[in-house]
Amino acid sequence: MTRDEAIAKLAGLVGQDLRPLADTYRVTVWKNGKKNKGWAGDVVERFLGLPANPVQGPDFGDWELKVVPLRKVGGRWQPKETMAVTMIAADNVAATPFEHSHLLDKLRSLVICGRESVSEKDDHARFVKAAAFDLGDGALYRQVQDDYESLRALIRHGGLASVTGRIGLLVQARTKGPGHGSTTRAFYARTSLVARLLRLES
DNA sequence: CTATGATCATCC
DNA sequence: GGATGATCATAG
Repeated sequence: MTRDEAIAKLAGLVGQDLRPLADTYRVTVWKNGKKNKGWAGDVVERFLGLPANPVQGPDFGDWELKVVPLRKVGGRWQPKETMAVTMIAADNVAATPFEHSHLLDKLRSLVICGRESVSEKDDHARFVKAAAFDLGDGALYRQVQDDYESLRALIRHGGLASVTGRIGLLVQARTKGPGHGSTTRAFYARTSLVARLLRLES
């Protein structure tokens, strides 16, 4: 499926509640009182016909699908959270300039979707919008590159453990994983970047 | 166990 | 109230 085809298909999802779709696609939302935090993303993937897979790389060959929670603030939508982009493998990042990084792979061409977030319970979650995004080669590209190279320099000198979530204007590195003392980290897009990806301004 | 999908919970 | 660090379900 091409990116345009996906966007066209997702347009038919706008305004619909994702929650009942979770049941039709048999996506777990709650289990033993715990939430499956990625349920909305899983539902949209199934909707597009993508089976679940944990491969590090673009989901559809040359573009990446993301779903982010949105909140309505003063009549306009805003990202509720930062967005996880991809895992950091310290050795790989240390040896890889931005031009060849997984981070650029994921950001250069993506389909980003917004869904409403009413409460932690997620009784319902309307699909708000889908947008295509290309990083291009302008100021935004350079700022993301700056952030990446800052993190990369830090990893090279102090190791992955020296990285904290404070680094980076648009992209940061934070812990991610199964939890319970995990030390793995991932790149996250800060909310300001998410807003630009989704074109929430204007 | 670690990757995917992400959001939760706590601290400042 | 936002940022930082921790965590959940599932698949391979």
